[in-house]
Amino acid sequence: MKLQSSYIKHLQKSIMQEFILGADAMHNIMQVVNQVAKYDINVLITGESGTGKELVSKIIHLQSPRAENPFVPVNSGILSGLMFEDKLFGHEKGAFTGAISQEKGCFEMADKGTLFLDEVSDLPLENQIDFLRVLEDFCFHRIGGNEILEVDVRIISATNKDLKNEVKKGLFREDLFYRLHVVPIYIPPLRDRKNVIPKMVDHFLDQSVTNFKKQKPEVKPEVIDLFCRYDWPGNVRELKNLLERVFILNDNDTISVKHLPSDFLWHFKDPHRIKDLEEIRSEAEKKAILETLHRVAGDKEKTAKILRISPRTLRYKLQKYNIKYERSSKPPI
Amino acid sequence: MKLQSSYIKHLQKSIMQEFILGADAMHNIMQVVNQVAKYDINVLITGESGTGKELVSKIIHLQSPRAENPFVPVNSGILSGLMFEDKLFGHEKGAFTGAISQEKGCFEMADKGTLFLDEVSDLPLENQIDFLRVLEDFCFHRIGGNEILEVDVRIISATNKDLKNEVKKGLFREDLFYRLHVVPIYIPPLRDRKNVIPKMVDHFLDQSVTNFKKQKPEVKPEVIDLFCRYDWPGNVRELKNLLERVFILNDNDTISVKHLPSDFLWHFKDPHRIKDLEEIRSEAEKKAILETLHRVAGDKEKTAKILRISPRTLRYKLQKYNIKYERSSKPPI
DNA sequence: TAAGTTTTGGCAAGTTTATGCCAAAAAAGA
DNA sequence: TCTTTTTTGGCATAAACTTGCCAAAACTTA
Repeated sequence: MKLQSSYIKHLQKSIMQEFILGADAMHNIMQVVNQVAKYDINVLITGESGTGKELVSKIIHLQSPRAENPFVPVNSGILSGLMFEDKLFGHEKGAFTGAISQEKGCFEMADKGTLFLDEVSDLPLENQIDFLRVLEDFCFHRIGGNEILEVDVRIISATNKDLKNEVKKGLFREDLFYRLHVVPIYIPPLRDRKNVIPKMVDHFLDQSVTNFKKQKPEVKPEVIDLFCRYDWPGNVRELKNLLERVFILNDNDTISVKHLPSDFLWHFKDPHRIKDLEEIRSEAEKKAILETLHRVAGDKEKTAKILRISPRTLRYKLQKYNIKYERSSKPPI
Repeated sequence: MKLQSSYIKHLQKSIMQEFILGADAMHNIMQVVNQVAKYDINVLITGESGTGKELVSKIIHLQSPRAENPFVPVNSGILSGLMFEDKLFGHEKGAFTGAISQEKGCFEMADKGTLFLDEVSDLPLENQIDFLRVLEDFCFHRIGGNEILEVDVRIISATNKDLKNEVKKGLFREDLFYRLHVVPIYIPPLRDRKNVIPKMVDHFLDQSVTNFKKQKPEVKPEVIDLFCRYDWPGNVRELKNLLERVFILNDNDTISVKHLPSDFLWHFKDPHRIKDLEEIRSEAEKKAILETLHRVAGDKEKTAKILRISPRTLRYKLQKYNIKYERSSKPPI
């Protein structure tokens, strides 16, 4: 269960290399990380999907005294009820149908190490209580067991939501929030750190060269321009996936704009065409009307209600925009 | 090389089932397809990425007298120069370094069948000439060969661009265009056929149930609502991928909005909030005004000119939307 | 088929928008 | 600082929009 020192060093180097790409924007994050790693305090990482939350938690773990002990990730977003309990605490043989032998939960597996709880905001309230109880003294028993187990675990949790807001909305327990939110780390989305995109492109292409045994293509500046204009809802992960995709599918020694997938290029639809205000307004209205009509299977009364216009106005606009729509899911002509 | 009749029937049924989902909007496409299948004429399919162009070409093939013979797809978008030639015509042993044995090209493989040329608009001009020459009499020889080969092949080509426009821009040969564009079929993007989204969701979930051996979840209406509001740049393929992803990652017996990936939800900044028409219009106008002001560094005269409204109107709207903007690239307050 | 219900489109009137005009205020230039 | 130029906002008016009303048309039900 103890990891070799040289392997840990190698892991640290590899992970740091990827993360260090955002050095400028991430500089103070790295400082917090370095400080926080030394002490056994809980960390809450906030950031959009794909920003590298698990990566940060691994860095913290690998730089802590617990580095040689287990790092155990749990995605709480896909577990609920008994499944969550089972995952965390394990069970004894015969505890429930299917429990054919004793099984350790994550707490036990992470003993002396780090437990990484991803998507913690999605934890149902009942399970939050289970979790909170353990956080108080780190004592628990397996499902169907009597033996009290005590573990020594550092908790790093992560969320893509504003947890404070979830507390305000009553979706997350405030007491649990304060247990987890000892040190907060916020990872900004890629759209707020576009300066690192060239470096990341380079890095991920280098990775692809190693993984797929192909020559590294040169990336045209116009491609980087496009990348800098895009909002990257999927963050670093999306950039990485796109580059892999392009890398694999493209046999040229150059990546230019035309090599990018059309569903990516679609986001930059006809950038050179300027629309006047009337057109922009009409299109927005037309689109809103059509989408609402689709949603309510052509019911004009409902459409008008949703859009908060009178039925007579709707009829007027349907005529204005020459929208013909029949009831019962028929398409507009 | 000849396919069994029962296998073809099975293939037809399976493919038609998926395609028939858009029956209402696709009805006249199906009529064209049925007619065109009988005759050996070339077809040009136009549609965005992910709309099912290859699917349509397969349907045509499977409904044609060539059904039992090969259907050979080529993605011309990723080939150029000699590679394209080699792919199409094959080569003789020793034709070039690496040609260690004779190899048939796609024309030969598709003999008596159908050659499907995807992304034909991306074919470099030199390769267009090669291709055009063969289309004239379907005679060619392999690279490094003397033997004249004659094949009987039906050509179905596909593009996600307006090919006529590419001709106009000089990027595509007009003579080749007319060879390919005997019967045009246009497949509309999913955003123009949103009425079929509920049916498609159902269909793809059924598929996932079969593929992954999991129980079929119920989809909440709000999810369908969201799907109907999204523009689907990746078309049907994107919807399919998203549903698979949700299906695999989600263990609940229900798919609600919170189970959708955050990079998808990102497109709906406030998904539960329905906007009325006035709000939609205002936002569209405001956005357009601000973006134009940004572009011309705050010059109101230019902004008005670009948006084709009077300067007085612009002033009126700036006040209406409470936009304060100073000249010289300062941001709006 | 007849009766009841819902939808449609013409009409009118009140409200909102677009925009010319121009004097006053602000900005730019000498 | 003075003069010239540009911008701003009040005002008025024509055009466009919104929407209630209601009779006719279309649809649904028994």
